[in-house]
Amino acid sequence: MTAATERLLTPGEVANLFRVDPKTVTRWATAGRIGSIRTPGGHRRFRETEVKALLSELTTEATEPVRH
Amino acid sequence: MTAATERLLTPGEVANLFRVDPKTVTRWATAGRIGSIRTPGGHRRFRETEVKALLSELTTEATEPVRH
DNA sequence: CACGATTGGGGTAATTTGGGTT
DNA sequence: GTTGTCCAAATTACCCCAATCG
Repeated sequence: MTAATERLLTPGEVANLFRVDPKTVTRWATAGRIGSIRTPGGHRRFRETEVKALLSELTTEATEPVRH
Repeated sequence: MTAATERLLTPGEVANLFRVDPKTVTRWATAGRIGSIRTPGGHRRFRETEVKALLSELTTEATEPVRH
């Protein structure tokens, strides 16, 4: 029985990942910067893969070594 | 194409799809927000097609490109 | 300093959750 | 695990507005 779809995250969980207020995550969804899924009750859920992709997409690693 | 046996989902499976508590799914059924089928034993089952349709109806894709 | 965009706080209403019980 | 109900607490939604950032 695999009703497999995709793991979803709550607004609060996404907010913790970005270290932001849940309200801000809601704004991202409203602005179309991130896809969202509404529950029949009106709450939002976010795809984990999309969130993590967004995270790494916006991540920049250091390119220069530290000078001592 | 008439599906002789439509695939049915348990409350727990529907709950996983929406990232919600099984109790909440039951409330949706009671509130008429989602159709349900009763087994002779009194348990609920949900049409997979209806659930998936509901899922895609409530899904919004990201429209704005990510700013780098 | 001014500007636009983003963010977060406040307040209220709705939804969701989890415990305890049958 | 699921049903049904009650109830308290946490989370979220949605509004406006001030503070902050680049």
